[in-house]
Amino acid sequence: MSKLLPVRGTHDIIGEDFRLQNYVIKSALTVAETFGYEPIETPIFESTDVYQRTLGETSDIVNKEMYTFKDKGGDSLTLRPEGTAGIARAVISGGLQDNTPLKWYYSGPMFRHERPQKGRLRQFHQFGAELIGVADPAADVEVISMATEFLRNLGLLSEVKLQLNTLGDFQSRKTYRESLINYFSDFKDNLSEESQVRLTRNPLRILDSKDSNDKEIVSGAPSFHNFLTPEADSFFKNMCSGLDNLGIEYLSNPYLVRGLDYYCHTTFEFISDKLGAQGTLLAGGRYDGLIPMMGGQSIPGVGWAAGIERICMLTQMPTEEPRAICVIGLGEPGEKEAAKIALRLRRSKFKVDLIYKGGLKRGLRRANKIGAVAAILLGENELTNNNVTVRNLDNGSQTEVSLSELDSHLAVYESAKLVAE
RNA sequence: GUGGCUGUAGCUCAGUUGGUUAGAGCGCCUGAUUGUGGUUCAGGAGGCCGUGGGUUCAAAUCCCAUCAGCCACCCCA
Repeated sequence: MSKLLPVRGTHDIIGEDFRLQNYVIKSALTVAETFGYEPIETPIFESTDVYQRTLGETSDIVNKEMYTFKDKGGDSLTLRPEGTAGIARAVISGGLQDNTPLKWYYSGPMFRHERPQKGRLRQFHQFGAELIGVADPAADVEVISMATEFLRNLGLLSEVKLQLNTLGDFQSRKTYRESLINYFSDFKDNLSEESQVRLTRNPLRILDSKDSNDKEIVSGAPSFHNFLTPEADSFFKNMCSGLDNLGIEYLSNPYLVRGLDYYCHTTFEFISDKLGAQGTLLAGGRYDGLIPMMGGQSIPGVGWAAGIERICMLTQMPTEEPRAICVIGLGEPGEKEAAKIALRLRRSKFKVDLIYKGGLKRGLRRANKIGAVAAILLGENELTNNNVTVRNLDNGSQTEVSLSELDSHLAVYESAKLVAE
């Protein structure tokens, strides 16, 4: 029982788990590159107000989930809880507002002080894409198309459903909000405790309540559809027909509400039912108000973020790791020679595990344990003859070959080579 | 922040209505093999029973607190 544990909600990612995570991230950025997007990395912490002002005073992220601290200069800083706000800040900081459209992708850790559960950590990883400066629904379509290709390449498209909604423009949302408050106020005493709080804070939230009684009340609530301005309505219709044009399947869910204040018009989530309560793998939407809210010019944007850990839970690695060749030297002269041979094989892209000390038995045991294909043995006998012994660990056969013939002899172990990138 | 379940060896877990030296499997180490792994056999190490308090002649077992893990609510990727 070790007393030294990782901080709550964080964990170490080791070996195969880490490879899988790298694989998922790599396939995401490959897709993003094929869409012509550029990589960007913003700092892991920002001034607190970057998040405070933009994510919404009523959002849980701002209210209770931010890792905020004062640095030695007394400035209030916050570990980033999401990626979009930092990127909007970068647009303004870099004076990039005249360079639109900006097409960016990013990946890295995010931090939220939440109670951990399945699919939810305090430090987790996201990959995201943003398309900034295009007001046309074609931008929404492109970004959703990229997300679809990403999930398709991982073999997850059949595992998820794309849900879609519109939050309309500012005007639509304002009138709808008022009518919701009106409607729900009549049922106030029947609503769940949580929804009563939502009624004053964020009435749209009541729409996706999980409470069964709430759901019944919600079913009679006014539909957002009737409150959309003609502009917002046609924006949504255009976007849907853009998705149809690309053969992207989706489900319209009028109760899909995003948590962050900066969203407008399109919102979407790719949801799996195999991950317990936290089934959203990837989610995003349009945030036309964000950059002006931060004091920049009025530039629209649309994007999404994917939860790497959640996606990893559903993803299989398509290829197996190459099996190593173990190089075992006996005695000091043998070890020196072994180090040289290991380097030589590594330069030929073999995956090589060099064994230190401990004799032949221990060396072979280690070779077996790591699942090596072969072992190369170097003792006194081999050294005096300028040879090495190559032992096949699957069938136990071994032959002594001269150093000059080693490469051709190892040709049968091609599978131990790492594939060039 | 709220609730439910769970904390016993490195790992997965047994442990009877409270009763003497707390067990198994896997893993680890040593030997059978002084230069041959994976199989087999023989032996060995490893536990403040999450932590602190309480009840009792006696606590891994009952009670309280606390910490941690998991799952759910909330919320979100």
